[in-house]
Amino acid sequence: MTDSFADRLLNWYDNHGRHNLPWHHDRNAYRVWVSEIMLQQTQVATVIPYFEAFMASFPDVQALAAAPVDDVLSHWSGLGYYARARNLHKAARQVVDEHGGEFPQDQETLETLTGIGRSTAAAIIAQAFGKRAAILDGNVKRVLARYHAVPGWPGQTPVLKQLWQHAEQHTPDERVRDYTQGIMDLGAMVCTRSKPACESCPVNNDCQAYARNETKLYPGSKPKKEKPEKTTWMLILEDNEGRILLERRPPSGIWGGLWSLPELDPAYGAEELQEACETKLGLACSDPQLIGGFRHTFSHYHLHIQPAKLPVTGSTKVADADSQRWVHRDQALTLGLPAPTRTLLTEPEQTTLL
DNA sequence: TAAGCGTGGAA
DNA sequence: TTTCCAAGCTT
Repeated sequence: MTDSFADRLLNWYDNHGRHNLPWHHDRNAYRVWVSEIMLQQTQVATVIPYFEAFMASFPDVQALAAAPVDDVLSHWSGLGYYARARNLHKAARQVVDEHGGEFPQDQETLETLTGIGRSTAAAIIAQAFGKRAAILDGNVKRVLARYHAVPGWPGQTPVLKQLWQHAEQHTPDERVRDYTQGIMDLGAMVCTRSKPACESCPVNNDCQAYARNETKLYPGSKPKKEKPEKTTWMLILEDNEGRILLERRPPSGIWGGLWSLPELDPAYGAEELQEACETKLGLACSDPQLIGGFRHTFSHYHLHIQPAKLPVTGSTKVADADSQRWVHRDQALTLGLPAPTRTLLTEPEQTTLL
């Protein structure tokens, strides 16, 4: 017996789905893979320009594997979750070195590639190879949680397990590529987070949440937690040639592996900043000029960023190295920079940020 | 098992 | 202005 859910979904997809996204053209495993990684926790509209630029620079897995990781990170600048870029680069080398430049076509081997988990592996199998595999992204979770009235927050393991079971159950043997795209499109275009268009849904007839008029209850919401407040100094250290010091951040943690303005512990206080630059960075600076500040919110905490501009008076004891560079502003912007650093380097400084 | 990891759109 | 959360994965 065929699953009518899949049949109705496919029919809807043919008439209303998205058929012209950039990664739908010249479809191959590499392009599908890159798009899937970029789309993790990131909306389609945000990804499109990044995908186009990335493909222009790294047209195939060999080009990506051969590129310096800094080039990959600079293409990721502003996209967020930068571990995705480092993992992408590492996985490209895995494909070239361990798989002869060809993507594995089975779920288990795909998941050995860094950054590819269960859902991404399934998406590649379905979209690139047209073979049966069940995906479970945010869209599918929402559709299935409503359709089956699955209670609870999908972040909880038992809830997630149930959703995977439903996902497996509905995935058809034929037209998996279209089904996979279709159920994501349904979640993105009809079964939306707020105000779903249930009247135009192809499966509203037996949607449990719709029947109970309780779409709002599904999927269950994440338990909210208080976000801690943190504070940091971000230093604009400018030498007499108008160059700015950038530091490479540690490979793990926030903005891992990216270049950013140097940070100092807020415990130093504004009046101690000058001395801290001397002791911590070996730089002779004049009085710090505080240029406002702003709050940057992350998933798990709020960060108060206090920018301070300090003209460097003496010679720069910091040597050019892999971890520290003096660069002009426009040069800096070609490096991989996190959003706040980009903001501080592109906003006119008379602009009050706070 | 749960926390950590970014950014921007939407409400 | 604040909160939620989007084509999740790693540790």
